[in-house]
Amino acid sequence: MAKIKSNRTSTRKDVIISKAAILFREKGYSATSMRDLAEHVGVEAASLYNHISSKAEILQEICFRVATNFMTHIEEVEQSKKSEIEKIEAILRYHIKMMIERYEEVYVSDREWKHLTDPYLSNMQGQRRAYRQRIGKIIEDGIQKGEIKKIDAPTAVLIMLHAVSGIESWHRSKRKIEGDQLENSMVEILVGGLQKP
Amino acid sequence: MAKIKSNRTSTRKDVIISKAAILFREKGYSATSMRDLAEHVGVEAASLYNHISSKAEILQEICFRVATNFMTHIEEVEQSKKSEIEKIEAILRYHIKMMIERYEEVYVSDREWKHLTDPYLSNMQGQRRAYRQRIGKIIEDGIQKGEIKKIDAPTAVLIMLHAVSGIESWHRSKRKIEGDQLENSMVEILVGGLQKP
DNA sequence: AATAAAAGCTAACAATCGTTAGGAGGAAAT
DNA sequence: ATTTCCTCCTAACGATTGTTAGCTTTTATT
Repeated sequence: MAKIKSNRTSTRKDVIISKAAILFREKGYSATSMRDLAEHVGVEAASLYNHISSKAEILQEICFRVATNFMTHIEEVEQSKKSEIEKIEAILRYHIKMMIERYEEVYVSDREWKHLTDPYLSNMQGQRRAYRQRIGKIIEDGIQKGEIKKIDAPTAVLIMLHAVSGIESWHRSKRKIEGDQLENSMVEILVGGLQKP
Repeated sequence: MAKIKSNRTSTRKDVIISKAAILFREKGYSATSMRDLAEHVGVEAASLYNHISSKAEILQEICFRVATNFMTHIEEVEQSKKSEIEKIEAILRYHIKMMIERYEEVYVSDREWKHLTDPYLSNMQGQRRAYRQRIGKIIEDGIQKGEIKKIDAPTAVLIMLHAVSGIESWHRSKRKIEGDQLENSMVEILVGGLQKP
């Protein structure tokens, strides 16, 4: 018998979920089988069901944990006394940090949420839309205050959020560049643009 | 009996592939079944195999058609007499146009290529890496000529390419903004940045 | 009108899927 | 020492997966 390792800080369920996040990222939710997951956890497939109620529940946990994190953070930023461009930069930096430090979950949450089923699917769609609109609002405020160029705010949001998900390639290639450096480069390019002034 | 419609320009195989692209985008490659696809084509699942040899082949066709398109285009751009920043802009505009006009294929090619199997998987990984490096080279040339800011070129490539895939949300939301406008906004933001000079 | 080729059908295959039932072994609580 | 709970196991279920075989029907060619 091979029990799932459990320290004080992480329950057996947490172990399953974090292993699942790795597999979901590598192969996608649908292409990952419960027997696959079980093997990586070191247990038979049926044993997983002592800790989770379904495969769908695992995806739900991953997606909503991440979504809650971002929602909490954007609220803090909104209530801070930063300028609008600083708020955008703070949000950007948070996304990059999350993508670097909690790569698996964040990536899965971003790419696999479509496989949620309905009460959760609608909820997630709503949260994502709301999140984008809140960033859009900050950008529009920034434009009105003259801090930010007169650009199409929803397009800017879309670029910001998707640019960050490119960190995936960074994770794969493991170039010499450090995480902090990556963060600064990304912020510089997105905030400052490519062209020399 | 319901035969697959075929005009002069598109074979039955093409019809299957383009329907498959729609489904692969909506639900992902793994979550799309051959019976699913058959239903949307208007035929029984087994009948598909008179036109294609496997599910995998469909994904291969989609991915390599798109990859070839981008490869051909970047070669044209490289050999043109544009400045480096203009080359980057041309590549960017091509990506945006492709993402708008041939959404399904391009999106699937970008997100589902991981499900290719091995001679094709390695080939695609190689092509993607080569493509990124060629863009990176243009950026580095641009930096050396003083046209482009001193930024980390691979990071800039990563941002460019992933920003474009954000057009997905544009497709879904169908905002009032037109394709041309979207293209211009994206180029302006990526080339010029958010911040007011 | 006869024939060949193309494209459809039904039925079925082996494999794999998520999940459940029922029981065994070990740890914690009594 | 006995009971209770937790975790794991084996075995199996019904459903679905991609695909093949064999036959029929439609379309194209002669």
